[in-house]
Amino acid sequence: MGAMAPKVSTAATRAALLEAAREEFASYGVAGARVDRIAERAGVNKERIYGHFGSKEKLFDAVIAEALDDLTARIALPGTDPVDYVARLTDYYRTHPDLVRLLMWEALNYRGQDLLPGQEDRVGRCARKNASLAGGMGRTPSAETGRLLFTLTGLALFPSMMTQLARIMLGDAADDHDAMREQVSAFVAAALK
Amino acid sequence: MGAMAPKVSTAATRAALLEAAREEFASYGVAGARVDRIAERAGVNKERIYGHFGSKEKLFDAVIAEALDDLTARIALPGTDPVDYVARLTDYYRTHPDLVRLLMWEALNYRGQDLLPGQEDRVGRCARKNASLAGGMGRTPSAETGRLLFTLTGLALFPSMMTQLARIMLGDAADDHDAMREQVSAFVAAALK
DNA sequence: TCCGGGACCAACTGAACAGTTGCAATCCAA
DNA sequence: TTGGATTGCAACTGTTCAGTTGGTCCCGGA
Repeated sequence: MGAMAPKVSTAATRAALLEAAREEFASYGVAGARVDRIAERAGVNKERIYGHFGSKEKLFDAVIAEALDDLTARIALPGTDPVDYVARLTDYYRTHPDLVRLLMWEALNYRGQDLLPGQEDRVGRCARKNASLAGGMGRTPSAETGRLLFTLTGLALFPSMMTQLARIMLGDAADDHDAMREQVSAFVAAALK
Repeated sequence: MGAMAPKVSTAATRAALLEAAREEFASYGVAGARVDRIAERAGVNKERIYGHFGSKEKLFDAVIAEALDDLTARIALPGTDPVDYVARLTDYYRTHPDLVRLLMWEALNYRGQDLLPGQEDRVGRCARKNASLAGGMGRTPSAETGRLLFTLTGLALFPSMMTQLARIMLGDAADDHDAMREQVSAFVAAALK
């Protein structure tokens, strides 16, 4: 029983909603996002959001999941060169400000101490990164290498998270992304020497 | 003409509103915050918010300004020991999660390229920190020392911003704040050697 | 003692919003 | 071809929310 083959347009509608939702959530967050605006941007009726995703919050979760899949698909593991890893990650975040904002909204939204269900895949991904980083440095994965991975992630993410602070601290020099990336890379290289 | 001496309770009402608003905004952000809830928490009529601050957004600005004043009053300048500065800053942020969340909401809220009016004091504060850091290292303030200051700020802030990511990456080891602070300090020390 | 003005508040208002409903069009399996 | 199920939609609903209004109370000055 049941529909084996869904409508052709179903997938397209869903994808259009996800894309429109990504923009809307990145701009305004969960509380500030407007369901009507998402539907309008997607050129789709509002009710379809509830048909496909159930609620505004679940749509947000779907957007986050998709963005994270994209990130892991596009960024290689730390591997043998942590310095290069930070540089690549820095560039990726800088060129994907929507993703950065989504991560921030998410961090603010789910502030609980415990992990949400369905995040096991993220734990696994991070464990793999940790293993890759440790292996590249000729060490075994540990809390210490984990903290290093966390620190490197922070160094790459922070400039894209706090662009306003960068402008306040650096003035027009905040626009010199190359200089920032090089200086951060040099910082990491010196620290790991 | 004009009230020379405002009512005694006026200042108390205002302070109660600011404190209630700080909690509410830290929890829910500007869009998610509820004016009625702030008034209730403060034990004050909602209308007083508009009498004192004019609007929800302006109340948010007042909360931010107060929190930043508090931060600069309590944290000494980088001075001669950048490593110690990062450690102190890390502790301050970790023990003031509301401030960290406010900074994040603010960063997400004002995403414009240009500085908002009335942020000249922040620019001045950062310039002073930059001068202090550069002086402590026997150098003159420059874009390079500014970027270093920015990086150090990031290292201190990031663990308190992304506690959920820390939990995902580190598991229970995320609770070991001392280890994190020490490892970050060592990282900075090695980088600046 | 009376007056003017500011602090304060309960109740109100109009708009915005998340989510729903009832129905038409479409598709696929038999 | 037909029938059951699914996509899609316009209009609707009940609620929630930021901001307002009209009035009372209290204080300090004359």
